Amino acid sequence: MQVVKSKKRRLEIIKDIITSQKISNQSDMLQPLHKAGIEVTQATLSRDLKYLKIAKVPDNNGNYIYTLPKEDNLGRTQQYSPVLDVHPQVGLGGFLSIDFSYNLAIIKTSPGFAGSIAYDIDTGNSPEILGTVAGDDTILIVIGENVSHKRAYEVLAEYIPALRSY
Amino acid sequence: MQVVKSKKRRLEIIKDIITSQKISNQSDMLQPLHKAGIEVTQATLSRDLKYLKIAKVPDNNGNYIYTLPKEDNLGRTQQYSPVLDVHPQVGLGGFLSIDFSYNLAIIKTSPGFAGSIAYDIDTGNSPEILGTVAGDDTILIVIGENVSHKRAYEVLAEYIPALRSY
DNA sequence: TCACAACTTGCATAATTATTCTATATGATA
DNA sequence: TATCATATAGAATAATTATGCAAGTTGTGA
Repeated sequence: MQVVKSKKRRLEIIKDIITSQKISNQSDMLQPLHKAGIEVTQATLSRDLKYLKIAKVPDNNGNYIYTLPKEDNLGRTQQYSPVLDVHPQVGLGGFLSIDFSYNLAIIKTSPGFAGSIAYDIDTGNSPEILGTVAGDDTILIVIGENVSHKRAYEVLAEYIPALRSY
Repeated sequence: MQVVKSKKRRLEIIKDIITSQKISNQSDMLQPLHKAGIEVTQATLSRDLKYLKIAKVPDNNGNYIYTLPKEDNLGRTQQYSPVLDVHPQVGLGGFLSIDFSYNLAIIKTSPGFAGSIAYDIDTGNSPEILGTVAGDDTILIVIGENVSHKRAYEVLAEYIPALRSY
């Protein structure tokens, strides 16, 4: 999907710009983006900033500066959860299937695997995933209101290797 | 020093309002200020917010909320924690955070606390709350059909003291 | 393939926020 | 008290940001 790909890249670049220089309004951010080969309008940038939860904060010098939320800077070095050698069912880590329904996702696993997968998802603290409840072979996942199924899938794929090969 | 005195008071009240309710734009803040006996224009409020370093931050529900800077802003670039439905803070009783998604709420707790909190909610028999499912550190709450998030929050606050301070 | 749903984005503009300009007031100092 | 520097805040407006709408795209399923 071409569009999404470039959007992902754009969001990454926006985060880079935010963290590496002092941007005090959205127009000023269009220039660095242009240098990075990205052409968007202020409207799109406004939406991106909202999506990334980037805020315009008064600084100590009487100006305003856009800053990332705390979590994105600190934690969140997307580490993939190690699953493979711990369990049988090599290659899938117990994962069997995933389905979405509105703001819910249901993951089916081999018996006994739900808890550990749910744990990985929970400890990832992804803002898109509000939380999980796990039984023995089923995980109920509650997704945030403005998160698409596709986005939720991408996030979950960070924690479930089997999803990445789909 | 009449003017300064009332300004100081106003700034305190603004901080109170910011921490106790969800304000998403400056106009909306003029009403609570009025109730507190303070009459100012949006222009002055804008200056006050800048002075207090209060920022308008995108939250998890597709809205914007004004928030105070984190306490540790004693120096450099300030970081804002993203606005959850409620900030996880030094919550007592094991409570960590709450988020809403349509007819569901997810409460995160310290490990082992989910059950007891869920028990309190369940035994409260509030008609707005249909039921809960609790794991070890997560509670899934199903909310009735015509119950707003705000209303649900109020009801839950009856059982979760930590919610009442927001 | 076709129809339909979901996503993305620009344009235009609405909505919101910041600031300039001005007036008034306060505090300090001689 | 007179004078000056500083502070405060409203009105108007500039500047900035958010969003409704429409168009184009992509994904999905019959």
